[in-house]
Amino acid sequence: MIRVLIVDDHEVVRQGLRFVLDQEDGVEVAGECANGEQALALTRALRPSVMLLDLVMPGMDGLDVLRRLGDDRPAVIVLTSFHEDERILEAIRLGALSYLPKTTAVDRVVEAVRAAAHGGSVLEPRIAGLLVRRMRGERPDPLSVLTPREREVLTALARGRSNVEIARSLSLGRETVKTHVSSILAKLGVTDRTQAAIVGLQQGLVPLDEALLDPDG
Amino acid sequence: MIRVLIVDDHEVVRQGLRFVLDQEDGVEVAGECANGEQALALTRALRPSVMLLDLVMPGMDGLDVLRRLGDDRPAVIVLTSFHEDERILEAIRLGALSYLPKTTAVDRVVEAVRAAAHGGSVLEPRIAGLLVRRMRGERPDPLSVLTPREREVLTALARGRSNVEIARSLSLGRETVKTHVSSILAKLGVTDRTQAAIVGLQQGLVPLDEALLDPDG
DNA sequence: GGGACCCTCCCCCGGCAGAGGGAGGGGAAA
DNA sequence: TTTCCCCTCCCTCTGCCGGGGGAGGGTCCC
Repeated sequence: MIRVLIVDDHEVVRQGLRFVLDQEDGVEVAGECANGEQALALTRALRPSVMLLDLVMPGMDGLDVLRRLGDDRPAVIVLTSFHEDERILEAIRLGALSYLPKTTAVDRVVEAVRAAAHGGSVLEPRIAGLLVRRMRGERPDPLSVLTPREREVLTALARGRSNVEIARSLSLGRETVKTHVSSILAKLGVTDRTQAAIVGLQQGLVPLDEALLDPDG
Repeated sequence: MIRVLIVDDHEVVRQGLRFVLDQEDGVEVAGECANGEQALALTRALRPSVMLLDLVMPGMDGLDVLRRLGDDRPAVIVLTSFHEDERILEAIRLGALSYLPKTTAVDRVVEAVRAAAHGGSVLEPRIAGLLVRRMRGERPDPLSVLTPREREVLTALARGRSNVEIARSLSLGRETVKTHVSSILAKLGVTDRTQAAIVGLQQGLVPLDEALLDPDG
């Protein structure tokens, strides 16, 4: 009997998972909870064999839970709507067996639970590809091709600054900033500064909320 | 009998909602689907009285669905994990009765469905507060000063498109787009298109993940 | 020392961006 | 009807943006 612990702050999702898993033979939902602290406590108390873990939760999030699980841990399946590559890789690095977006078909979830019970992994093609590329040493992070200086310039760019403003704030010549911007555009494969700014924001170089604020503020 | 259509690209969520609603007296799930196109088709075919609508979906998203629903529309409850204020307000502006984060307790969802059948609203305190403050004019919605056309242009802007591309996609003259962009800059109090794009992204006009994706979004 | 890469700055040049002004048509409200 | 706003398009003009070169100085490594 595979005993599953569901950790998700969305009650709807918990209900859905419980509903689906309860219909499966050889699988039972041992418990569920809505935050990281409870997840650790319930793991100790219930000793589930599999944990379905949401990454995005208030307070202690999924990555924190993965960090604090002891050696005698359940097989962890990360199930979240969060798509940032770095978080996916971090979760896998921290011992997650499977990583499934919440858009996954329920059959795949069941499949992942059964696989996890035997130490197996179920990965979405995109994430599998990510791992393969990473294994090959390729960089999924588009920003990793940038030099430190270029990253600085892109940061300013993502804040909505003009070349002259960037030049002033970095104590550079206007021409120098132009050079950096040009190579940033080439490296990121975009056509103008606005698109580059969007990439910078997507990669979290600047929190979206702070994008237009003053650098000091 | 309240007939509900569930629109969500997450199968787990659909199952959860169906499970919960099927247990309620006087409520039945008329159908479910995973994208905006199907939502419109099923609305015509099934004539549900209530629609539970996810905002974030591939292809036509929830806001598009709201825009394209005819006058004879079901009561729409927006149920999503997306918290951007502007998208919330835009959804309400477009006729959504209730707006519930997916973290909502299932009882509240049921409550919202029953309320919606009578034209009532169930709002989270935070969102209610947002509406009240907005009503008081405390934090004027930066996008509310824009005309519909300008908002369309800003959306394209936030996707990183150039004036020519915007002109082509909206079937306009390049000059017209320039006019719109100029008034957008003036109204938003920013100096260039990149800053305008950032405002658009901050206000949730375009989900950050989709900002650089294909032309016909 | 030579190579590779980074950072810095320079030139020319085409082109889009953005400011400013003008103008016609249409719809809604006074 | 008049007025006002929105949408559409046109023109000029300034200037920044971005492409394509080139070039000197710095470090690090072979």
